[in-house]
Amino acid sequence: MSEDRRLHVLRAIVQDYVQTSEPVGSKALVERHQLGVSAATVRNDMALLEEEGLIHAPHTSAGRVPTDLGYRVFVDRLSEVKPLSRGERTAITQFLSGAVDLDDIVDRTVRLLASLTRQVAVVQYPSLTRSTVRHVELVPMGGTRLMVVLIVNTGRVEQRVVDLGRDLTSPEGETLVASARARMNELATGLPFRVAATGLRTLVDEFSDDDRRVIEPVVTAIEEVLVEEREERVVLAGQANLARLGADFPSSIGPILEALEEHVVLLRLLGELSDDPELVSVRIGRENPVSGLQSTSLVSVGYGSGAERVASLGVLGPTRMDYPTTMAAVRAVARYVSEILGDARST
Amino acid sequence: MSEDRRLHVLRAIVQDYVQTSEPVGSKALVERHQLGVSAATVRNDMALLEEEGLIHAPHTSAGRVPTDLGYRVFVDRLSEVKPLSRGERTAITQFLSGAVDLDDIVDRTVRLLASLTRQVAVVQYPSLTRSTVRHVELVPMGGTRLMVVLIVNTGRVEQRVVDLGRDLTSPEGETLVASARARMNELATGLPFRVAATGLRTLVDEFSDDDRRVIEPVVTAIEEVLVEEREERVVLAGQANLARLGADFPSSIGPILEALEEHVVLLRLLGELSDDPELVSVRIGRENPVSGLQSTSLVSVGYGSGAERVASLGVLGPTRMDYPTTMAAVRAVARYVSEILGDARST
DNA sequence: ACTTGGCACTCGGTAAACGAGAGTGCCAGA
DNA sequence: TCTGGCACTCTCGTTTACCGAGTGCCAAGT
Repeated sequence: MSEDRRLHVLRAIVQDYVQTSEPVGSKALVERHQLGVSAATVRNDMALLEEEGLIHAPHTSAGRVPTDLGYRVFVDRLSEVKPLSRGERTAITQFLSGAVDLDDIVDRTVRLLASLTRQVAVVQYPSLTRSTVRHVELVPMGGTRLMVVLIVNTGRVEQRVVDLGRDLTSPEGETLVASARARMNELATGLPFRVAATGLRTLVDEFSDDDRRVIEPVVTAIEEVLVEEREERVVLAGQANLARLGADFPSSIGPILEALEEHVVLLRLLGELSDDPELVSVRIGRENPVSGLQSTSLVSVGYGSGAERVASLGVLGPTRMDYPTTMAAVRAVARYVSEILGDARST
Repeated sequence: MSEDRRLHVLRAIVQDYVQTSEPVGSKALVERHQLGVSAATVRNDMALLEEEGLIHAPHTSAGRVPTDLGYRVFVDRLSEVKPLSRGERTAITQFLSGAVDLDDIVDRTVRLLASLTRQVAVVQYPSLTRSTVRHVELVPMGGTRLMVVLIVNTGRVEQRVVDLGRDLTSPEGETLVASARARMNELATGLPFRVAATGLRTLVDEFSDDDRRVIEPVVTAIEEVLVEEREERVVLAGQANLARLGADFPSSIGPILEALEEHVVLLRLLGELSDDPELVSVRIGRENPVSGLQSTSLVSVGYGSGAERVASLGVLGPTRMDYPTTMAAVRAVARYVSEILGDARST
C-alpha cells in the first residue's frame, strides 16, 4: 500500500473528474492513466482514500468524487503550475495596456480574468488605506463651498465637497486656500495615506483661530474619506459563466449570485489572504466562511503598484475547477496589473 | 360579443397569470373574478383573443397565457398605475438621502430598485454629453505633467493627466496655468458640456504660439473625455433575482446573464426611449431587439438633474411581471434620484 | 344574436415497473 | 501485496398506464 501510489490515484481522480465532471470509477482510471496496477488494486486504494476523507462516493455504485479536502491535497501537494501559453500572455498585455484610467484598468482586468478562466472574476479597487498620497488639491467652487480632491499613487481620485460657512471669493480667502494647499502638499505628498491624514491633523494648529475654521473641516473631510472603508469597492464579471456551470452546483446558482451581491462580504474574503503578494491563495468549498459560497472555490492573489500590495483580485468557480490553470491565469493577470499600476506611478 | 368584456377577460388572465404563474383556464377565471358570465362564454372570448394573438395556449389542454402582444395591450390600455405605499415612499427617500457622492447615489439607487422590484435593476451613470460644466481645474503635478479635472453639474468628476513636454514649475509656468484656468472657467462654467468643449477650442488662439503648446493639449484632453462615450457606464444589481425567477425563462438564465454583461448593449437599450422624462417606457419580450433578452421585459425611464434628462434607469424582469407595480417603483425612484441630483447642483 | 350546460376528446404530468449498466466490496489464489 | 472473479447495489432511462384539467363544439335556452 504505497502512500505514493495512492496520491497518484488521487491526482488522477481529480484530473479526470475536472475534465469529465462525472464520478470516476476504478476501471476508467486504469484505462486513462498508466498506473501499472489493476482496477482491483485501485479500488483498494480508493477505499483508503475514502477513509482518509479525500474522496467520496455519491452513492454505493457510482465512481468517486474528490472532497474539499481531496482538492486541498491536490492543490497543495500534487499540482504543478501550468504556464500560460504564449498567446494568452500576449492577450493579457494587449488587452490591459489599452486602458486609459483607473476605472478602465479595473474594468478591463475583471473582464479579462473572466474570459480567460471562464468563471466569475472579482477585482477589488486599489484600497486607499494602503496607498500613498500623490497630490492634494483644493478647488473653490464659488460661494462658501470648497472641493477637496485627493490623488493617490494608484491613480485613484477621491473628492469631497465641504461647506465652510465662510465666503472664500475674497482675496484673503484665496490666499488662505493657496497657502493651505501648499502646506498640505508639502506635508502629505509621498506619504502613505493613513500617515498623511494624521499629519494633516497637526497642521490645523499652524493657523489662526479664524482660519482654523476653514482648515479643520477640510482635514476632517480627508479623514472621512479614509475612514469610509465603505468606499472599498469590488467589480465583478462573468456571472453568466455560473449558468453555464450550473450543473456543478448542488442546489442552484441563486445563493451564489446572492452572495456575490454582498460586496462587503467579498471584500472581507479578498482581504483575508497571505501578505506575500506572489502567493496565490485558494479557498476550497467548505473552507469558505460564507454560506452560499460553500460549493465554490476562490482563487485569489494580491496585486498592487510595484511591490506593495494594495488590493486583491481573484476568480470564483465550482470546487470542481481546473486549479493549476486558474491559478496561473490569476497570478499572471495580477502581475501585469501591478506592472501597469507601477508604471502609472513612476511617470 | 362585447369587445369590452373581452378586454376584461384579457386583464383577468394577465393578472391571474402574473400571480400564479400557471396557465389560467376558463373555470378558474370565472371563480376568481366577477365577470357575470359563465365559463363557456369566457371560453368563446378566449378563442377570439387567441385569434387576435393576445393570448396563447401552451398545448391543447392547458389554460391560456398572455402573449407579448397581450401584455402590450394590458400595459397600454388596461392597467392603472398602482401608487406606492407610504412605507415604500419613505423607504426610498430614507435610503437615497444618505448618499455621500455620485458613486454612492448610483450604487444605492440600483440596489434600492432591485430590492423594491425583486428583479434586476439597471442604472446608467449620468452621461457627460447632456450635463453642464460646473468647474474646470488644472493641477500641476510637478515636472511637465498637468492634471485636468472636470466637474459637472451631476456631481460627476472626470480627470485626465496630460504631459506637456514643458516644465511648469517656473513662475511663468504657474501664471500661465493660472490664467488658463481663469479663462477656461469664465468661458465654460454653466454651459452644456458639448458647447463648452467647442468653446474652449477657440480659446487656444488667445495665447501666444509658445503657450499654445501648453493649452492645446489641455483642450484636447477635455474633448477626449467627451468623445469617449466608452465612459458611459451602467451598474447592475439583483442578478440573483433571475435565479429565483428561473422558471419564468424558457431556456435558462444563461443568455440573460450574458446579455447583461454587454454593457454597451444595455446602454443602447436605455438610450432608446422617449424624451419625455416622466414617461415610463416598457419593452416587452420580443419587442426587445437584443437576442437573449427576448424573454424579458425592460421597464425604463429617464432621470436627471432637475428637468433635463441626463441618463436612464430601469428594471429588467420576466415578461410575466407585475407591470403596474414595477412601473410605479421605477418612476418613483427616478423622481427621487432626480430630486437629489437637482439639490446637489443648486447648493 | 348571445349565452349556457353538457359532453367527448386531447394531452401533459406523475407514478410505477422494469431492465441495463456501471461500479463496488470482498474473497480466494498467485 | 496484488489480481481476477463474482455477487450485490443503486442510479438512470424507458415504457406503460392513468388521472385530471381544460378545451371545442353543439344543441337548447333567453
